[in-house]
Amino acid sequence: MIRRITLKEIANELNVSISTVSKSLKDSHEIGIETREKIKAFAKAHNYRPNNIALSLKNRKTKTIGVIIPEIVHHFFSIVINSIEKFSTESGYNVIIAVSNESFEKEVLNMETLANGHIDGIIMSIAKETLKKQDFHHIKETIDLGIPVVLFDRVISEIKCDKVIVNDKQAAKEATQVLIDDNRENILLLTSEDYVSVGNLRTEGYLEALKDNDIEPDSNLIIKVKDKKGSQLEMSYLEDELEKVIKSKKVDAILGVNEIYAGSALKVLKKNNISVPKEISIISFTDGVISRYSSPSLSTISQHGEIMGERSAELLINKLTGKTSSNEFKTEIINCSLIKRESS
Amino acid sequence: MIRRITLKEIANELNVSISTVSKSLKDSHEIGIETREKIKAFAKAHNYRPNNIALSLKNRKTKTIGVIIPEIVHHFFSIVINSIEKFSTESGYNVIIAVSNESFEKEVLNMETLANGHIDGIIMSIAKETLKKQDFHHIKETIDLGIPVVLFDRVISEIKCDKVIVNDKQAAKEATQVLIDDNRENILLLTSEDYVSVGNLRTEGYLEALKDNDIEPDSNLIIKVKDKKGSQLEMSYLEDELEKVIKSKKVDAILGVNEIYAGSALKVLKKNNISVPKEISIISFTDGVISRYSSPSLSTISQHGEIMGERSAELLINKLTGKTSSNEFKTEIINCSLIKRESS
DNA sequence: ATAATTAACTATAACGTTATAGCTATCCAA
DNA sequence: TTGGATAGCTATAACGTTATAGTTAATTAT
Repeated sequence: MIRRITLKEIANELNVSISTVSKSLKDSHEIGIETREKIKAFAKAHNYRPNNIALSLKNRKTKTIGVIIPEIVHHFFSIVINSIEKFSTESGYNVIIAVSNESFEKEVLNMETLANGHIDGIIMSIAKETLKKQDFHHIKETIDLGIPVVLFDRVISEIKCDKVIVNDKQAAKEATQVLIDDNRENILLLTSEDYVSVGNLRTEGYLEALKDNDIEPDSNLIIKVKDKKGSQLEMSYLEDELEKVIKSKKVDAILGVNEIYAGSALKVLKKNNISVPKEISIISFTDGVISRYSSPSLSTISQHGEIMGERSAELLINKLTGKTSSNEFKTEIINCSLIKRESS
Repeated sequence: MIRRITLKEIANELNVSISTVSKSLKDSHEIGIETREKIKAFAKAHNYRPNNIALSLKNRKTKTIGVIIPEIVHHFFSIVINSIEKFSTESGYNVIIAVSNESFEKEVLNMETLANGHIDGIIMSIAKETLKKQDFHHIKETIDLGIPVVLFDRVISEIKCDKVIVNDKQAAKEATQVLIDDNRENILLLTSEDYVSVGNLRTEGYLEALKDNDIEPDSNLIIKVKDKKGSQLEMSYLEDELEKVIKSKKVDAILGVNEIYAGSALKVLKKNNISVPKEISIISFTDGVISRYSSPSLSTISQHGEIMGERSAELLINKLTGKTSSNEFKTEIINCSLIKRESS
């Protein structure tokens, strides 16, 4: 085991001062060319690497970005992280991951740890429980400490910071319109509970499209999936409710706010021998792996996770490097796009 | 914006020395109870938090674990990360993520960055390109620096460190036997190229099962999927090859080394109106979201990513905390289990 | 010849901690 | 009444850097 060599050790070995070594390695003209070269050669031979922690302490920046997400085993979030990681690395930043697991408490804890620690800024998407509680003190405190925060996807207007969102409402409206244009007027909506900001926006878009086409919304055709911890229960709730509805009501299309919901719906329809898209056509949000490999494959609304991640990282890094002022905030809106597959 | 208060500032405010403040906050009996309480109250009121970077510098440990994985948008790896994150957080460690994207160069770069920086140890799964090149100098150098490394899933015997693997060969053998017991003897294997350690082991298991049952292996029934960067090409290669084989040869079962391969196979079979599992039954590795939501759902071999992540984190943290000696290495083997669904 | 300039280095402080050793009253024992 | 113990505090060094402000000795200008 070879411990990493320090400036001090090099200085001692070569009988010069630490300053001389430091300056030589920075190729400072204050140091004579001969000494400089000798020191550089020695450092190279001993594979000298500056100690980044010492640098972090000195410079008061860590070149690390913290990311807090509700879940990691999730197509959309993993795409976003991947993209954040990619962009950040290119700009010389590391990425540290924290998972809130949709829990308020864990999110607060994560923020605390990150904010005391090794990060310069935070990119996050808010946990469902936090949205429900409407308690955002931890985020505000972090911002007050001068740590820039960028919110993506699940955001709240109450917090002043950079944000990256998707035109959820518009996309849901357009998708609904596509279904209506296909002469389907009994459109069932599979959505999440009201406090989830994006689910809510998508519901609004759905309702607006109906209204524009003078279709009376039917509350029986809106299933708000209760989320229990442990998705098994969540899905069986969805399946039971859906089965009830399709047995009692005419349904000729389904709009799902995510692909898990749509995938589960597909199972229910198959079990009941309803053909997709002939009898019921489906469009869902989240362009993930389920949509591509299910059969029929699902038409989905892509939220362009890569772009979201990239923009979030860009906004944050611009703040960190002082490219943008620390008290002006932008909200970037990414346009969704509908990817047509077999289910519609 | 409120900057975080430091010991020095508290000391100045209360007209005591920095040492007194430090000791008071640690509740040292060297300091009189009155002073101590006063200081603690002041610190609390000003929301004092120790600067972790200063601590890292002092203690020469960062309480952070680096994880290098080939991909993040990948069910298995995201499960493992999730589990590493969970276990590490519980033990007071942060997790920093780096993605090699299956590239050797990026993996080396990632290692360099992590090893110079803010981490105490590394958990990694080796990139395909690295396996192909057989160049592991970066891993060895990191270990030589006294940074403990734990390898999981894709490992190599050449490196001396803790490892966590799955009994790939045995699992593939057993799955093959299940198919044979179902009177299917023309089993097609969808595997990766030889240099991928796990693919190779699974192929071996498949061949061994055939041998045990006196079935002559047929090289036409083994498709080694060429991986191109950009999985689109990779999949179309698989689909073309598979289509050729099923048209020219009798095939009554398929064993896939991962669920993407199996999912793609399912598409090909559907396109050719071959019923699953009646005409061809399928078993695949990787118990992910495709397997559950495809139809028919896929029987899969679960590699228990959560357990892998947990064990990896545990092994690493034991090294970091000195619970296990730094020159004795363990290889933990996780048993796969076959999850039977509709495809077999 | 002497002051001013410059080249080539070094010392010091600082980033925020903590551990070790050191200091100064006060108190008790002999 | 003096020396040792103790309580309660402080000074210092160290972790590994870098920036600022010195310090020499040699060189140049006048």
